[in-house]
Amino acid sequence: MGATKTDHFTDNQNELAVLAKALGHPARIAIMEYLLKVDTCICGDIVNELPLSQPTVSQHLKELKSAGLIKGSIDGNSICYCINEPGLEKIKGFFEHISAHLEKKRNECC
Amino acid sequence: MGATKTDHFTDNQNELAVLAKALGHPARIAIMEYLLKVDTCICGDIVNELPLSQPTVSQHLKELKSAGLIKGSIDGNSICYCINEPGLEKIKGFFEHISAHLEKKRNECC
DNA sequence: TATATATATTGCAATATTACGATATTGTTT
DNA sequence: AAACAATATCGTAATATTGCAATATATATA
Repeated sequence: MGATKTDHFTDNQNELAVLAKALGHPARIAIMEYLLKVDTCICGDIVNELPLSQPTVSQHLKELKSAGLIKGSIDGNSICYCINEPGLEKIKGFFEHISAHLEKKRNECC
Repeated sequence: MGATKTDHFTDNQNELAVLAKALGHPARIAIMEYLLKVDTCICGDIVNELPLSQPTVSQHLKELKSAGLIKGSIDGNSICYCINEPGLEKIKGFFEHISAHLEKKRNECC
């Protein structure tokens, strides 16, 4: 036990869970907000923006990347990170889907 | 180590992370989808919909509830669960915020 | 009141996550 | 080539999560 039983759920459910989980840490929310705040893709610099060590930040970036929420491309000595739109749109779509449904059946229960 | 350093992040970042983390498991995505699929709040029945034991489902429901994504009210012998709109709107807002920003600066980088 | 039904809590084992020091890697600059 | 800079990986300790059997709690019904 201790391992998530991904086999028992649909691919879509697992994908959404992976995306949500990737954002389930304040440092990773902070990274997304920072990538949004700066006007262009940001090269370097991310470590200095967070109250965590360089290896820890590197690990968080790796998780965001493997979840498909950001992308990074090598630029000489440093790496440029950007928000990856498809990943973001997918999870945003999930919430909009729920929200639209709730709209329709408002006041029908509770 | 091993504990998230919540102190170093803003309240907003921590709140968003809590919401996202609550959805970071396929069983909890499945619960949300099921609550949405049925036409009214659902009383009982959730355990039978999931490939997990009753204690495990109860625990997942508790996590969704404490994160503010669902609410439950006692109805005699069973409990009626519903999606909690404020929690949902908060995290949905985060994604819409990002999406709106990306729209503006499309093609400016990457 | 006794029994059944629905949900929650406890306790515990297996696994995952978080964090960071030390070190490796890769590209840049002198 | 040597020294420097930025980022990644390894190893490991502390903590959290997942899952379930066993048990508890609370309401319903016979």
